Formats: sequence, structure tokens, C-alpha cells
Amino acid sequence: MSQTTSTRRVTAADIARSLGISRATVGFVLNDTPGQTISEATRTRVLDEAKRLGYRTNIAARALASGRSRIVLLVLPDWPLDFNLRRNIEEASLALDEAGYALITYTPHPTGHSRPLWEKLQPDVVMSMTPFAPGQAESIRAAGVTRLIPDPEAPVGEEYPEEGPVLQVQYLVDLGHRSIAFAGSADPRVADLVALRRRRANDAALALGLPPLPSSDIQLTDASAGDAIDRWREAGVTAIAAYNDDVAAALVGAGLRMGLTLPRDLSVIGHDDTPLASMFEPRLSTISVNTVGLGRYLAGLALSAVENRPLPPAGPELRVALVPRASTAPLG
Amino acid sequence: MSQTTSTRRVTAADIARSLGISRATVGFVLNDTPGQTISEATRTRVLDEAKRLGYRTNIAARALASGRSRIVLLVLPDWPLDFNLRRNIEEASLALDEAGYALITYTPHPTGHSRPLWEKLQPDVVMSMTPFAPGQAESIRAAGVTRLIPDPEAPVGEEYPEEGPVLQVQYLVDLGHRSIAFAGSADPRVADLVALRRRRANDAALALGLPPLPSSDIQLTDASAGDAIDRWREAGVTAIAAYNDDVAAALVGAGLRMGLTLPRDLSVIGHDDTPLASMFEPRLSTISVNTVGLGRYLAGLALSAVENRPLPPAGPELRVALVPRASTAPLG
DNA sequence: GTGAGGAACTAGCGCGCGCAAGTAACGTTT
DNA sequence: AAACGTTACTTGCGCGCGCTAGTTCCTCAC
Repeated sequence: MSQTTSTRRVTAADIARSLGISRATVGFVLNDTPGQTISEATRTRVLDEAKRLGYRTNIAARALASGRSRIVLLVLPDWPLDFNLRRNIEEASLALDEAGYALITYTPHPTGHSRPLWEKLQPDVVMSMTPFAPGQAESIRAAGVTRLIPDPEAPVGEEYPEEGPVLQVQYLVDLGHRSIAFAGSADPRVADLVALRRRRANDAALALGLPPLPSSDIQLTDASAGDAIDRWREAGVTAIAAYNDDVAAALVGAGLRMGLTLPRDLSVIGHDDTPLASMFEPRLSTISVNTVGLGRYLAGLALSAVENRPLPPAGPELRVALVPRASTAPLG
Repeated sequence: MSQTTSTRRVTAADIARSLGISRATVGFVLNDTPGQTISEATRTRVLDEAKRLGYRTNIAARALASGRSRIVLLVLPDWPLDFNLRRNIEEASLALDEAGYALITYTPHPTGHSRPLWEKLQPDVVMSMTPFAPGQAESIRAAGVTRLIPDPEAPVGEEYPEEGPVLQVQYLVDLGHRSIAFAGSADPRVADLVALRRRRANDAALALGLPPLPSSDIQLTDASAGDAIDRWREAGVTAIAAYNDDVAAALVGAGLRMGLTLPRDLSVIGHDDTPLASMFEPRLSTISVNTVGLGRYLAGLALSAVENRPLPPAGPELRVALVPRASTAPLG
């Protein structure tokens, strides 16, 4: 093997041999290893030769020798991947990239039978944007992962301060509505978030002197949405705060097909300001959510777990804003 | 190290030592290695002891020793992740899992600066559901990956036979429409697919004796959709075949806000049968696409590339079906 | 002059696995 | 009886890296 062929990978030993120095020196240069002093001349020679020979670190060798895969696995719920979430992922990916880690996103299939990625990849840390599902943390631990974020054993801390439903209810009250319903989603994938938003909507109602809001979880069908509308209107409801824009759209569509005139007969406000909200006729009032900075925060959490770095400052503030459109109107 | 502590991983050597056999034998059992004959008694002892000790293969060691990461990277375009695509991914994941591979999905961020995952993971094969973007194949090759699917150097073969637009046009013609426009999407992420569907719609028009369809790519805004509607109606267009349901919804919403009565004044048909299509008022006619089997096909392609398995049979037939709803009506 | 510390490297083991080449015993065939 | 093939294992090298412990030389302070 006196000549490097184009089919065998270049190793640090090849660089060392080529320059007449030790392989360890090559490694210290390539990793900029703290605590080692390498002359500028040698460092330059190594970096130039690595580039000339087309050296690529063998990540399996590195992982084996160091005991770390440098993979951060981000478990995503089976939610729509919207623009905000995509940006968050890229932010996190970039921050971790700078620290030498690979961010991999993974959405476990709800009824899938494939072995979960945390078993196949042996990541250094597994993060989730929502609390781990029942049994999930145990499965991850059984796969040898010791760093889970959020920590399943930590006391249930403050959740993201979902202020959107508060804004929904306040806006409807400001329009004069006093009998308001909360429409959740029957999709089991988002049950926790639905419950959270329902609770926040009720918090706001209480603070504004209203009784607890009547509430149902609906399927995105005319039948389901129509039933809920019938029940609520019979109870005198004049406005609906919907879990998200899809639920709002299902309600508005069903209401129109039932012969209602919206928003005269019924006001409906959605959440999340998806593109659908501005295409629907009438255009849907909604709540927009700005999650800038969340990705960097998550990356900071991951790095603090694997590298004994300090915890990042408190998470970013989610900014919500009301987007009034034609699906809501003052009462009467 | 005479006693295994709970903090050190269990290795094949531990099993071997415990049973008084060689580590190679342990490996042959755990991998069910072809060409090796191991007694049933020994195999059982090894498997039991591995389970008892909590053995987990060290994937970095395996990758280093075998020269293969057993990772298949699936590059996804920045498209919405709909139900069909999710199912395809799970199918592929399951098929690859059974062969001992990990499927990782990766959507490169359009303006991201993070190092691409094919550099960080050194996958055995990189697959894409669309032709590789300019420069992408080169970047993947530079990262040491030699197996790319589709092969960037292969002659441009048959694309998926997009029959949806044909169905759209045929349906509108069957309703009596003779002046039909094609509405594309201005979203650069889907430019190729828009062009393909436009061409297929024109193929159908030609085959039905119609002239080439007037066509614009619209943003999902009232202004953009409204402009297109104005121009087309002025040219006598009575029906629109839209690239997808979002485009159709933007047109319908804008048309309604312009004071049109749909579908009396204008018929619109979408594509992909998303949930939005059945919530909108009027409910949107559309084309449903059934992609069952595509995931398994992709997995078969990957396995044929890395394991010298035979190529899978021809890809699954995408079944499209017309879903007539209230956004389309006979002319006049 | 001596000793300590720093610069600039080196030698080499270990990480945990895959697997080629090998060994010993036994059974079958010539 | 000898040769061959099969069964059921074993020995041990290599994969490519991280990094500890070490060496040699030089400089500076006392």
C-alpha cells in the first residue's frame, strides 16, 4: 500500500507518513486539542496535507475511540412541520454543527413497528419538544442513552406559557361575546396541547368573570363540526375559540354548509396563523406565534448536557399576536 | 475490571468470558453469520447471556470494523409532510429495519449553513425522492458516498407518470368546459413538480383537441390569485385546474371575495385531496393520489445498492382518482 | 550551574467489533 | 487405512481514531 488509490479512504496515518510526523500530532492539529502545543508551521503543513489528500474523519472510529457519537436526536411529535418549526430546527442544527454535533430529527410513527432511531444510532442525547410519551423515556434509557431532555424525572416545571388561548378569549369578550365555546381537536396526536390550550382558555374566561367554557373535541368533518355547532348554539354560544386553524376551518365550513351566515350568526377564531387561515372565505381570525430563538435554546440545552457547559438562560419568550380577520365580528 | 459495573457497557467479550467461549463465536451467533455452523446449545447460551447482561452492539465499533455505517439517508424536498409521505417513510423504515439498516430523513434547509448530514453521518447510501439539486450530488460524492439514488449520471428515465392533471382536464372537459387554465404555484420549492403537472395538463388538453392552456404561477394571496382570475376570465376561461389544493383554495377564496359565485362563474379543481379540500366552502373538487408501496420500493432500491441484491420490480403504480365536490359544475 | 517549566512533539494502548485463516474431532467415502 | 469433508469452534489482526504518558530540547529564574 505504498500508493494511495482513489478507492481507499485517507487516514490520519497517511498524513503523518507523508509529513514524517506522528499520527498523534495529526490528530491534535485536526481536533485543535486543548492542552497541546503545536507549532504554527506544523499545524499549517498538517491542514494543507489533509486538504490535499482529501482527508475525512472516520466518524465511526472517532465515536468508538471517544465513546461519543456526537449525535443529538430530536424527537418530534407527529405535528405538521410548519415554517416556524423548520426554522427552529435549522437554528438548532447550526448551533450544534458549530460545536461539532449532528442534529437528527425523528418522528416516531404512531403505529410503526420499526426499531426506534435511538436504538439504532446511540445518540449522545435525546431531546423532545414535548414531554416524553409513556414508555418512551424507558425505551430510550434501555437503549443506553442517559441524557434525556426534558428530564423525565424532573418535577413538572413550567410549560410554555401558552398565551394564545388567552388572547382568543379576551378578543371575543372585547367584541362583546359572553357565551364562548372552546373547540378542541379529536386528533390523539395533539391531545396534550389541546388540553393545555383548553385550560388556558378557561383560565382567561375565569379571569374575565365568565363560567367555564363548554368544550368538545371535534374531527375535521362536517358531521362532527356540525354536531358541535348545533349543541353550542342551542346553549346560546355566540363565539368559538378553536384549538387551531384546521379546527376553525372545519367549523366555519360546516357552519356555512348548514346555512349559517358567519360571523353574524357565529364568530370563530383559530390559532397558529397558517396559510389556510387567509385563504378561507371568510378569512379566519387567528393567533400568530413567533418562536424565534427556540432552536438555539434547545441546542444550548443539548450542549449543556453533553459537554458540562452551563445551562442556557431561560428559554425564549413565545410571542403571540392576535390576527383579526373576517370570521369574527362584534356581538349583535 | 473483574466485575461488570452498571456504568460500563457490556461487550461481546463479556459474554464470551462469562460462557467460556471465544468472542468470535459470540459474534457469529449475534449476527447469525452465514457460513458458520454453531450448535443450537451454544447459540442459545449466547443469546440468553446477551439478554441477561443487557448486551447492546456498539454500532461505532461495528461500522469501523465492517466499513459500513448501515445508515440510509433519505433526502426530502422541502414539501409538506402529508399523511401519504409519512406512511411511505414508515414503510421504507420498516423494510430497512428488517435488513438491519437505519433510515434517516433529512430536509436540507434552503438557506441553511449547517454542514449537510451526509457529511456528518457517512451513510452507506443517499436517496432522494426527486432528482438531486444542482451541486448536491457533487457534495454527497465529496463526502465519500458512492451510492446515490437516483443515479445522477443515469439517463433521465421515466418520471412518475403524473396522471392527476390528465384527470383534472378530462373531468373539466366532461363537464363541458372548453376554456381551461392551469394554475401553478410560485413556490420555488416545488417548481419542478409544477412544471411537470403543467405539462401533463397540456398533454391532456392536446389529446382532447384543446389549445395549450393559459397558465400562471400564483402566490397564495388574494392579490396574486385575483389577478390571475381577472386575466383568465377576460380571456373566456370558465374552469381552472390547479397545481394543488392550496392553490385551488387561494383561487376560490379570492374569487369569493371578488364577488364571484362558484362554481357557477368559475369551476376550480385542486390536486392531492388534502384535509383543507373538504373543509373549504365550497368543498373543493380534487385528485387523490395513493402512494402505497412506494416506501417498500425505495427500500428495495437502497438494499440493492448496498447489498448487491437484485433490483426491486418496477416501482408501484401511483393510483390517482377524481374526487368530485362542489367547486366544479357543468358549464352554463 | 542547576532545576523547573514549557514547547513540541512521540509511542503506543485501547475502544469493540468483523471476519479470514486456522484447529481438532468426527464421520463418511474411496 | 487414508483421505476428505463437515462440524464447531478458536486465534488474532485490522479498522481509524482519542488521548495518556512520555521524551527531548530550550529557556528562564534562582
